[in-house]
Amino acid sequence: MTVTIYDVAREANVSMATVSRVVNGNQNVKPATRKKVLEVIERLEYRPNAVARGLASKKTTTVGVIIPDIANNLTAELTRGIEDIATMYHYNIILANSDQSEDKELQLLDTMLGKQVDGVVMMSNEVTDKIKFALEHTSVPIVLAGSIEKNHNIPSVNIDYYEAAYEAVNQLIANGHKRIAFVSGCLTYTVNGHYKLRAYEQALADAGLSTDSNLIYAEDDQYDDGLEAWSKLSTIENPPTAFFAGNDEIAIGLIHGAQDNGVNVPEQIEVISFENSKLARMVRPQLTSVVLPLYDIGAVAMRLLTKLMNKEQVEETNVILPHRIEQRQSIKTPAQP
Amino acid sequence: MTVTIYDVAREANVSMATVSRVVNGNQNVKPATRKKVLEVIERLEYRPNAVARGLASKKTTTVGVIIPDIANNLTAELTRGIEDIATMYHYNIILANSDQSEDKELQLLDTMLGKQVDGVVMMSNEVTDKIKFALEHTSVPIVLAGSIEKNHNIPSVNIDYYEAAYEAVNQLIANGHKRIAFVSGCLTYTVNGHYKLRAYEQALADAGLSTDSNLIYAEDDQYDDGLEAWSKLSTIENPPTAFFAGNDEIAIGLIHGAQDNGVNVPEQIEVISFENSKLARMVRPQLTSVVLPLYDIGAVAMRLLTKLMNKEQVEETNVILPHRIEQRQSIKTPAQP
DNA sequence: ATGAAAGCGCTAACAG
DNA sequence: CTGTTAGCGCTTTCAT
Repeated sequence: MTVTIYDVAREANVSMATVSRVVNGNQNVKPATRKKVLEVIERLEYRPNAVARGLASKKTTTVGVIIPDIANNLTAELTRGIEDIATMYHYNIILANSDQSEDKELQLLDTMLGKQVDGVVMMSNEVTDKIKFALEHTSVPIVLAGSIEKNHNIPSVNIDYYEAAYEAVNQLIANGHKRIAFVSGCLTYTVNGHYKLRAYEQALADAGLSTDSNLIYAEDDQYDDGLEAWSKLSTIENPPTAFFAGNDEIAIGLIHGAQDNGVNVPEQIEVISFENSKLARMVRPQLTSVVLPLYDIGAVAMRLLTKLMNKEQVEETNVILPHRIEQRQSIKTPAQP
Repeated sequence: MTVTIYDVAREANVSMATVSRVVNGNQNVKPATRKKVLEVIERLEYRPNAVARGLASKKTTTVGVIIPDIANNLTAELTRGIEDIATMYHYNIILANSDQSEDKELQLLDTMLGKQVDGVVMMSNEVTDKIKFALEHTSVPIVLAGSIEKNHNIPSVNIDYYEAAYEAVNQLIANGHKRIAFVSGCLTYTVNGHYKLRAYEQALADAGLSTDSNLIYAEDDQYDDGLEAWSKLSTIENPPTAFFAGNDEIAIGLIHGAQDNGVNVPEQIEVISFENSKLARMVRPQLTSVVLPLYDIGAVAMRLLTKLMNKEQVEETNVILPHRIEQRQSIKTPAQP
């Protein structure tokens, strides 16, 4: 009942090899033959079976995408970047959420490899040794998007989180703050939380400021955590006057926490964020934020993957995209020199 | 080099059929044999080739998911619901963005069917006749999630958009408003925009209010459009005192538009939204909004699809989930009776 | 330029 | 409970 390559071969009086050739755009077919075959294909509404093709050719033109949570702003943007480029190169993506669980990541990787994906792009906030080992022993290329494996043994696309965070904190320092809080999600579950924390500490140190563990809040990365962080941190002795937020939701939570208590931003406290999603403009004051180019990271990661799958030579497999800080109103305009 | 079922059969001194049986959990295998096979599988690190299995069994345990745009809040939530249930039933999903283009939808459907998906769930704000025709002539089941095909010939999961919108507008009317604006994305590109508009018009009519086309703004569905709608609508003669927003972003744009001009919400104008995403709580005042249970819609749609793929009997293929309105602060507390 | 034939790795009767 | 045997629908040499 389903029409196969054999059916069109018979109808067109050619061999299946020839049909295969025209379907795959092989040039070694006489135009007249091609035309005839094409007509039969049209008439019979023949649609090649990609599974059979995959078995025979050992290529599926599908790649696996493992991300923590598609319902999260960050990953949704990233995924869009991945998918757009995948489409451009005629790949489809199998998407799966890991919820940042090592077990799930491992298991997803396994089922995707079982499905013979031609490659995978993965986002993981914590590339454990186990994961790393698994990634290094696959038969198909893998690229990490927005995720770092310390030894740089796995292809990846990122920005310089450390440097970006350092600059962000510095801007707060430049505005005269001495008590700067760091609010982020749980470090191991947050996009490169460790880098941000290290940069934060170093920036303070370089400015001769001491790190106060009371100013570090790392629970979860939702809006409510920003709200919560505000209420915790604003009531301590010698409270912070500025906040470095790990992402936009937290930053907005912080701002609302302040405003709900009659504290003005940026007049009384200042907040800088690290994400610059569409949310950044959807608050008053709008967020000054490090821009994390998620879409681009996804797109570049996928592009890199196509090269790897294609066995092309790539000069640098650990790509660092440029970053910048979008200046808006949640911190005061930097003093002019 | 890649180890196949044949390799483990040889190593375990059994036939490939037996290996296949233990891999697939068939009970007709003597425990001792099973154990032996399992050991070899472990030792050889055998991983079944899902493509070969798919070709032989004509089942791929993957379903296609066609949505307008994964980077959009609404669809990301929906997709998470789909994916969770898919995982629960051991399906993987191939995800693709249509950007609400009929051509892309058609083409995606085609490539997914080519990849032999066992079913597809699709979200499309405008199920055109062409799409409808295509959906009705596939060999595998399809279910629409958060999308309606007028004749109800295609399985679907939704809420009663019309009724929900009617209630929302009515709440505005009950608060004494005579000039109520409707702000939504372009109707054909917005989730069930038509239903909202019709309900809006009917609610007004039922309250003896006339529809004023100047109060209807339907351009796009982003934050900026809310801002834009505010500046347009607030300057007309006899401006609206209340707004029915098609989604949360628009609602927030409207509120910010008002606040940026010194107009208080809900004291001076009231806004009701239709989505209730996490954004709804991330504004001041927080949004009163119809709750659109995207996650549930996705989950129920996928569950329905599993039944259909499984050829189970389902009593109702056009599922309507209950809806409600989450009362927050963007409109005044309804007068008590 | 075209065809014949051998798989790709697995499932699914059918025997036994 | 286990093995044999056909395919599933297509790509890919290798001939011609």
